Parts: sequence; C-alpha cells; structure tokens
Amino acid sequence: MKKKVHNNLSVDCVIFGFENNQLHVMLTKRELVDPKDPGKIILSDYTLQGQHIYIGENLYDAATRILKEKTGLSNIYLEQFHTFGSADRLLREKDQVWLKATFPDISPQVISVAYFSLVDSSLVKPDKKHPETGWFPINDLPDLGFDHPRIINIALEYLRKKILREPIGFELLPEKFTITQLQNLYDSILGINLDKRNFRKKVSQMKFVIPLDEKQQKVPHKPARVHIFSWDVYKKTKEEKPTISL
Amino acid sequence: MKKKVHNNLSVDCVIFGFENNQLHVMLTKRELVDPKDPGKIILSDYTLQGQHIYIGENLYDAATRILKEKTGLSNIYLEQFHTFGSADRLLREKDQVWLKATFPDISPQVISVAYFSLVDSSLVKPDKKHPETGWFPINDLPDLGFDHPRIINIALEYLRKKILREPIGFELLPEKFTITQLQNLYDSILGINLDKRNFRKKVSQMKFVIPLDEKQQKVPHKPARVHIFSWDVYKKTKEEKPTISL
DNA sequence: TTGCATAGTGTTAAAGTAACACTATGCAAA
DNA sequence: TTTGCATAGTGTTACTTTAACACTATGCAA
Repeated sequence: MKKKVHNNLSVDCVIFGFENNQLHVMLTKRELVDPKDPGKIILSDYTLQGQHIYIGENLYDAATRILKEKTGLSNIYLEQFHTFGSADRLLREKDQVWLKATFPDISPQVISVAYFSLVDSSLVKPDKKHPETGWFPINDLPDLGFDHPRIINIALEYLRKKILREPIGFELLPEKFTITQLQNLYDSILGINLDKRNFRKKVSQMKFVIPLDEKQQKVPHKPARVHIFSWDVYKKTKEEKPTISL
Repeated sequence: MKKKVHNNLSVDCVIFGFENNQLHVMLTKRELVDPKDPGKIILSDYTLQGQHIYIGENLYDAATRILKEKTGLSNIYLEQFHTFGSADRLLREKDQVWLKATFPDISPQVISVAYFSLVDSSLVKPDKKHPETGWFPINDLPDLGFDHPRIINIALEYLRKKILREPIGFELLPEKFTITQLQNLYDSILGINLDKRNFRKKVSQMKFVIPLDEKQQKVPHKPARVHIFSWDVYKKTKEEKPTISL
C-alpha cells in the first residue's frame, strides 16, 4: 500500500558534516537517462535530501524519516530553518524535465520546508541503498538542482549565526574531541582564525566541555587531551542575561 | 473570478504593535452563529490574520497581501519565522466545527507558514472593513483558535532573541521617538528593567540613532529630544566581528 | 511660586577581550 | 640514541566594555 503524499509540499534536509577540517553537505546524485537511448544521459547533477510529506505526517517526523533513510542515524540534531515557496522555484528547464519524468502529478508550485541537521560524519556509513549519496565540501559544490544553492546558502548563514550563540558545533564532532578540533571547526565555519590561546581559555571556562583523563591514540605527534560535551551541564549552567548588541 | 488556493497551505501573520508601553498583537474575532437559531452564538474567540495561499503566489507576497488587507500598510517589517505543520493542529473540536462551517473543502492537514511583522500601531487606522480586528496586549490575550497560542509564543521568543542583535525595535515606534520610549520598548519586550544611564549611553554611541533639533510637543513636563533611526547608517557602520558567546 | 513629572547627565570598579611567543611531548626517521 | 617534526599546551598585559549607582534640569500646570 502506497501512502498518499501532499503533492505540493516537501521537506528538504541540509545535512552538514565536518571532515578534513571542512564543512561538508550531503548531496544525492540526480540523473536522467534518455528513454529512447539508454546510453544517453540527459541530466546529471546533485540535490539535497528531500521527499514529499505524507498526508497526516508531522513536518518534523518527515524530516526525521528522511534523515534516517539517508544516513541511518536517529536522534541527531535537526531544526527547521526556513520554508521556500517561490512560485518559480521549480520552473527551471532542467528541473521541469526531471519532474515530468519522475513525478508526473506533482503540483506546479511546491512549498518546501527546509531543515538543517548536524551530524558526526564518521557515524554515517556509506549506504548500499544510496551509493549515489555523499559529502561535498561547502566551498566546492557540484552543479545543483532546483533552488538548492539558495537553500544551502541560507542554511549556512543560519548555522554561522547560531553557532556563535548556542553550543551546536559539538554535534559535528565525534563524541570525544580535542580543543584543536573544536577550534578548527569554528575557524572553518566562520571563515576566520581565532587566537589559539584565547580560544582555549574561553573553552576551559565552559563547564560543559569536560576534559577526560584520556589522550589521542596513534597520532604521530604529542597526543592531545580529549573532551566531551555535556548538554545537561550546559542547560544547568547557562545564564540568561540578555545583552543588547546592535 | 475566484482565484484558486492551495487548500492545505496557509500563511498566518503575527502582527506586533506597541501601545501604552506594552507589546500588542493584532487579532481578529472569529464567531459562529447557530444556523438553526441565529440568536445563538456557538463559538466566539480570536485568531491571527491568516489566509490560504493562492496557487502560483509567492509566500512572501501572500503575507504582504494579508498585511495590506488587515492594516492598510505596505512596506512594513515582515519576516518568516517558522512553519507549523503538526497533523493535529486543526483537530480541536471547536476548530473543526468552525472549519466545516466555513471551509468545507479544506484539507485535513493544513501547513501554515508563519510570518511576524512589526508595525507602528499609530499608523493602523481602525478599519471599517474589519471592525472585529484589534490590538491585544501580549500579556492578556483572549481565548484563541487553532494552535495560535503556540504560534504567538514562538513569534515572541523569536522577537526577543532578534531584538537583542538587530535594530528591529524601531519598527514598532513612530518615525520620531524619544530615548525613553525606546527604552520602554526594550524593557517591556524583554521583561527586564535596563539601567537608564547605561541605556542612554549605549544608544548615544549608535550612529544610526540620530538626534534631531526638535523636542516633544504638548507634554505636561520637560519635553524630550526626538530621534530617528536610519537603516542606511546602520548598514554602513555595523561591524561584523563574530564573538562566540555560549 | 511651587509642585510635579520626566529628561538628562559621569564616575568607578570589575569583568571581559585582544594581542602576543615560547616550551612540552610523543613519535618517527636517521 | 639522537634529532627533527608536528602539534599540544600555557600567562601577562593593555584596552574595552559593562554594571552599579543619584542627583540636577526643564517645562507645564495648578
């Protein structure tokens, strides 16, 4: 039995990961072969992970479902950040060709609710079911379908703002991480180079970044101490003094 | 000719205004009269300003249209902040009664894209066409329909965060305002009491809050100097040094 | 003329930020 | 075993920002 979908509503997920000291996005290949000549590829580019919403399905559940399907992960950081609904967002020639071939009864205007997700990319196993899905560095994206360049840009802006105020960067790192890894994360997402000593001083004042009695293994240099992030400690210790800074 | 709408998609606007040193929301009365007994009112409460989206209409245009209809204003501050799509958001008994009577062919699940808007309430004229629409203080809201209490709460959270970082509070004040009015605005939205001298010192350092050679008129006490806000100056002078503050 | 209501003004201690360079450690290669 | 290499880890200081605090000034109305 096939579930019924809203044919004018979809969820798109911008899934961020961090590898080689660079922020990456997960993309899926979209390819269309000429029906008359199966050797000929009419269209080949990449898109975000998106699906239509089932009738009766909560938005957040739809996003969770898509994530689970594409990464195998549950319980990961996921947040709605914007909804895209320009009347012309699917009207580019190549997107229309693809939609007509793949989704004949889609609505001419599809509103897409976009979520962004932060994952520890080392936990995402290359999926047999989705071999065409992979990580792409944010600074070197391939050709993208639909309005996905815009969606990614807005997700990135949102991430850059949010990472300054809330401890979400940890979601991109393994459970155990070093302070240098953390700094690399901030440096690369923000496109700046923070001062190493000031950064470490600041982090060591954060009670929710907890040093372990454990060091890196198998590195060809002085091994660094590893830390974990505790959301519980964060919640308990964060202070709520609003400061106006325009 | 009637325009076709997406029957599973709507836009709701949380319109904020500032009066009597209190943040207000604009609400519209929703009333249902018993068809068998026109003297009997079955349902009476309030809702946000919302409408279905026309097919082919951009989301932002739909929000703009609603605002124009309800307030008479254009070119006002308007921003999408969240999309609400729980499967059960319209399923409360009273809402179902109302929907069946008013919108017989509505979809059982309606996704609503919510915008929040900041207006100078002194410019909103009591509208003959919508006499049932008015301002309600955020701390003393009447009975509300649908999931609108939740939508208003999330709008308010969003506003509280945003007003600390971006100069949007001015949108709620008349073009010319005094520093005391501005402080009252912050105090009341944030629910705190900022120090008067520190606040004035901070504001006087903001180049985009420009003092005029003009004083308040017709006040029964020492008249205050009036100021204007310049978005242009703001854009030119704002600095973009990110600071991490978790 | 007085009272009232609100406008407007400065100083100081404390905290936070930014700028800056060297030593320590563990492994690997010679 | 020694040396080099790569990265870890550490403090001080000047400067800036914030927080706490109370009195005088002005314009109108009674």
